[in-house]
Amino acid sequence: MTAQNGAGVFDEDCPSRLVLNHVASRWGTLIVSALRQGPLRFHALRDRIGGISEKMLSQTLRQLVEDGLVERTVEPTTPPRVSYELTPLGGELAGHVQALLDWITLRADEIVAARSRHRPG
Amino acid sequence: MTAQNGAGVFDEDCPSRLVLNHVASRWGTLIVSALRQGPLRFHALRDRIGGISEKMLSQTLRQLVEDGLVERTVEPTTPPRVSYELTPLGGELAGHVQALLDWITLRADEIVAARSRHRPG
DNA sequence: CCGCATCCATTTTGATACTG
DNA sequence: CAGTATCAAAATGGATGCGG
Repeated sequence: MTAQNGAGVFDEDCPSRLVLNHVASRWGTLIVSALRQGPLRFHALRDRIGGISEKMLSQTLRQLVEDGLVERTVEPTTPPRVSYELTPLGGELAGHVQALLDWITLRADEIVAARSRHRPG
Repeated sequence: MTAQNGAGVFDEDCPSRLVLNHVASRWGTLIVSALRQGPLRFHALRDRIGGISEKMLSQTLRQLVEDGLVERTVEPTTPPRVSYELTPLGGELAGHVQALLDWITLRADEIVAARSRHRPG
């Protein structure tokens, strides 16, 4: 059964809603997807995700870490190397996120064509 | 192949990024999911999606309509009935979105437990 | 009443500089 | 390098107004 009742994410106060807001946020999906192939360091992530600010990267990562979807690792070198990696739970999530992103990538042209039909010009 | 190069959604200027920002927005996933079972009128949608404002519902719906993912139908009665429905393209998308939402609903408790481990208290 | 558009207060996001 | 502090810009929500 596919969560079609009033509960779950449709309920403003349900905890799942919090998770949704972290994951299906402007940057959440991109970060999760970027980490699919393995750990990445802070600046590597920033460079991979076009347009993200350091502030939002930092903030979104912190949320994902709190949610147990991403793990933060610090190697005590100088300068310290901090890398981020999906947890097993995050890995599950990443599969679904990637499917969504792949579909969007696949259909982007078609959708853009639809846009030009709905917008004047 | 699963879109792992620098192109697509990771490129700030790629059209797919626009679509992602509409779909993976705070309300986009919920609207798409809510419409999965059939057409809904404006207020029905608002009531279904806890916490959404009429303004954001209206705005997000307009984006999804522009993207060709949702169709807007006006019955010329008094008062007019305006209903929203997924297009075939939107239906494809909804499948992926629903998978994501279902996973989040399923794992919400586990994730909340993880949060309490990462946050003081 | 229904489906929005508009105005304004609050929240979120972004650019840039700065620190350990 | 890996962030945080700060301030400006943009997104958001609530209230309200309005034509049908």
